[in-house]
Amino acid sequence: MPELPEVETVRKGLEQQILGQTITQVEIFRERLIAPSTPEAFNQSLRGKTIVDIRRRAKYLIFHLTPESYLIVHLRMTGKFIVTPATQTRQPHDRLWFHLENQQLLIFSDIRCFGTLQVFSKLEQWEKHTQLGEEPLSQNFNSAYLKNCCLNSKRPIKDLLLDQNKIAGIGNIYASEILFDAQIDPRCPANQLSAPQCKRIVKATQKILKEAILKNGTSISDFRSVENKTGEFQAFLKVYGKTEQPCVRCQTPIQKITQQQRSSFFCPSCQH
DNA sequence: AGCGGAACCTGTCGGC
DNA sequence: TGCCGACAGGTTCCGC
Repeated sequence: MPELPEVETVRKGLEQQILGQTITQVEIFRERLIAPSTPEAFNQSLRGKTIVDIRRRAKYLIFHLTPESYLIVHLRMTGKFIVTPATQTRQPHDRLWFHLENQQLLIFSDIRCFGTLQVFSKLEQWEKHTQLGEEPLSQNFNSAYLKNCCLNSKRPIKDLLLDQNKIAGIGNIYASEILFDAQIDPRCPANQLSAPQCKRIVKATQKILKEAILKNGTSISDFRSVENKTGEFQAFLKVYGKTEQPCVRCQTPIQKITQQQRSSFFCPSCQH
């Protein structure tokens, strides 16, 4: 489900609703999501802690707590956060309930149970064992950096854009949209890209992700913000899911192919 | 290095 | 109507 713009949308929603709140108790209905921790240890590490900051790194949410610790959450495909009054009855996909001091409930709901939640006492502990590439909206992600990533790689550029160790935060929808905007064939081997092409990809990445954040993300099926609203960026998608629809640039039907076991959409005529 | 395949889960949709 | 396979915004591991 969520790529960088969706996670950022969730982050902003959480920031508005639960910043400054203290966790009084955690109920865990699906232990796998907190593995390798246990319900006892997880609860112990969060009870009595106050949420002082909520950040995003790539597709991860980082809850900064005091006394010092960090709750790191990845929503994977279908994870979502919901804030409700504590009187809420349990819903089928609720996997964790964080009881808050102000009688509200922070619910982690996840249909497919791929999401992960972990607590670290030091942020460096997490950073050390998670090798993440550059943030695509940071200054470090520029054409020189991308060109360097591409230099010795024959992988299709679409794969490389999805490689979180190189560029952290782009997912399957935005990879297709970015390459369409940059007019690059998703199958193009990375090491065949010219400097101007790399530059176009960087520009397109910044443009598409920023625009998607402004529109609160994309809701193809079930993405919802913390406020339970859908994103609006799906109205602006130009190729993702548009098989056989005419290209907005040249009218050629959009084509769907499979790369790395995932769907890619592109215009076979104006992406080279 | 890079590919294909499978696994982790659950739900939905289209075809027969 | 009902069953069955394909597919879904992500990541990781395994074998070749």
